[in-house]
Amino acid sequence: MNDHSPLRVVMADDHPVVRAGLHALIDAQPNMTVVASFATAEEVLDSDLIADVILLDLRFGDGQLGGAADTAEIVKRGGPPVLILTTYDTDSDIVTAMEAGAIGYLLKDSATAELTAAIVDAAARKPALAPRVQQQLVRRALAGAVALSPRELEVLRRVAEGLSNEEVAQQLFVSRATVKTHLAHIFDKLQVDSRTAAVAAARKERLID
Amino acid sequence: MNDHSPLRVVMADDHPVVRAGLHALIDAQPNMTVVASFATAEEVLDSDLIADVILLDLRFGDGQLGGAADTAEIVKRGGPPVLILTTYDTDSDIVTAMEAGAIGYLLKDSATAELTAAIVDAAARKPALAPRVQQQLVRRALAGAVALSPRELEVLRRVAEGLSNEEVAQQLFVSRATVKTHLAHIFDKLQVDSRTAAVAAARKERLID
DNA sequence: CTAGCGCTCATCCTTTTGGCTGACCCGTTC
DNA sequence: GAACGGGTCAGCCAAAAGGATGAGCGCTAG
Repeated sequence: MNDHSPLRVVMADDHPVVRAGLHALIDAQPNMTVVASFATAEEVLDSDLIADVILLDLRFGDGQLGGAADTAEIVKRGGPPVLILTTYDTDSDIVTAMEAGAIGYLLKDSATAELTAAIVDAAARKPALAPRVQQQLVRRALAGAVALSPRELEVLRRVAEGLSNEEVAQQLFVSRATVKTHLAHIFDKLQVDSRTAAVAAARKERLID
Repeated sequence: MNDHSPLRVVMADDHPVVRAGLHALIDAQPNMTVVASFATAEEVLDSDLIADVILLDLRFGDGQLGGAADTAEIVKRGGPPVLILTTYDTDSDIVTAMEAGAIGYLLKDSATAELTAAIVDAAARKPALAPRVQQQLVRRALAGAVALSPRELEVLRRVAEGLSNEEVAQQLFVSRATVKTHLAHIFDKLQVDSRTAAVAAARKERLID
C-alpha cells in the first residue's frame, strides 16, 4: 500500500441506507474509495475483490452474529483487515467480533471523522476501537467477565422461555433441587435475586438469545 | 405542493452514517431534496423550516422512544406529515409511533425504492407502512388481537426488566394488588401462568422489546 | 342511562420460588 | 493425593408470586 493510491474499501451491510451513507462518506474522502458494497457478508467471501479494508456489519437481518463467522473466515484466508461497523455495543458482541479476528469495532453513531480515521488505521492493521467500545472493554476487564457454565446456560435458556423449575428439571432429566442450585449460582454470578431479573441481565449481557 | 417543485424533506437521526445515506438517496431522486438534517428530533422542533415530509428516527441514543413525543408535538402543531424510519419492528414501537400520529413507519433495511415511494406517499398524507410492518399488523389483527392495554404493557415491560411486583408497584405509584391484577389479566391474554412465561410470550409476539 | 372496559384495591389461600446448609460423585489441576 | 469446580441432590424455612373473588370509580359507546 502506498500513499498515492486510495484505500480500497469493500463493505457489507444489509441496510441500503447505511450502504449509501458509507459510500457517500468514504468517496468524499480523497484518500479512499469504495470498490464494492454488498448486502451480505457471504457475498464478500464469494467475490475475489482486492481490498485494503473490509467494513462489515455484525448482525444481519436474522439478528444473528453472522458477521463474526465471516470475519473469522476472512482472517483465516489471510484476507484484508476486517473492521466491524455495528449498532450494538454489548460486551458479548464486541468480544465475539474481536475473537473472530476483527481489527476494529465501530458504532454506527460514530462521527464521520472517527469513522474515516478508523478505516485508515484498520488498513494499516492498527486496532481501531470506538471510544465507547474501549470504555466498555476496560470496564469489562476490571469487572471480570461473567461466565456461566454450560449447564447453567441450559437452565437459564429454559427459564427464559418461561418454564418453571419443575419443567426445566423434567426437560434436563434432573431433580427440582438441581435446577434450584443452578439457578442460585446463576443469581450469584449475575448479581440478581429472581429468575426474571436473571433473564433480563443475561439478555443484556447477551449471554442468551 | 405541485409537481414541478421537489419534495422538501427534513430528517433527524442520531447516526451520521444514516443521515449521509438518506441524504445521498434522497438527493439522487429528481423529485425530492433534503432541506435539513439533524441529530435529534428536538432540533427539528426548534427550527422553523418548511418541509413536505419529516423523516424521524424513533429511538435516539438513550434507547427511549424520544421520536414518538416529538412526532406528537409536530402533529399537534399542525406540521408536515411525519414518517418514522427506524430499525425495530416490534408491535409496541409501531403502535407507539402510530398513536403519536406518524403517517408512516419504515424500517432501515428497506430497499431504496420502498423508501422513496413511502416519502412520496407520506408527503401526500397517504399512510406509508413498510411491507414487514403491514404484515406485522395484519398478523396481529388475525391472530386474535392479543392486545394488551397501555397499562398492562407498562407493567409487563417492567416485569421483563426483572422487577418484582413490589418494585413495579412503586415505579407506577400503585399498590401491589393492582400490579397483580394487571399481571393476572396479562397471563390470561397471553395464556400463560407465570411472569417469565408472559415475558417470553410477549417477546415472541413482539409486544415488547 | 346503562353496559362495558380499564384501572384501582383488598383478602384469603395455594403454589412456586429463593436462601441456606450440607452432602456426594467425578474429572482436572497442582 | 488433595484441592477445586461442575454437576447432582435433599430438607427446611421465608418470601414472592399466582388464583379466586368481590368491589368501587371514571369514561365512553351504544
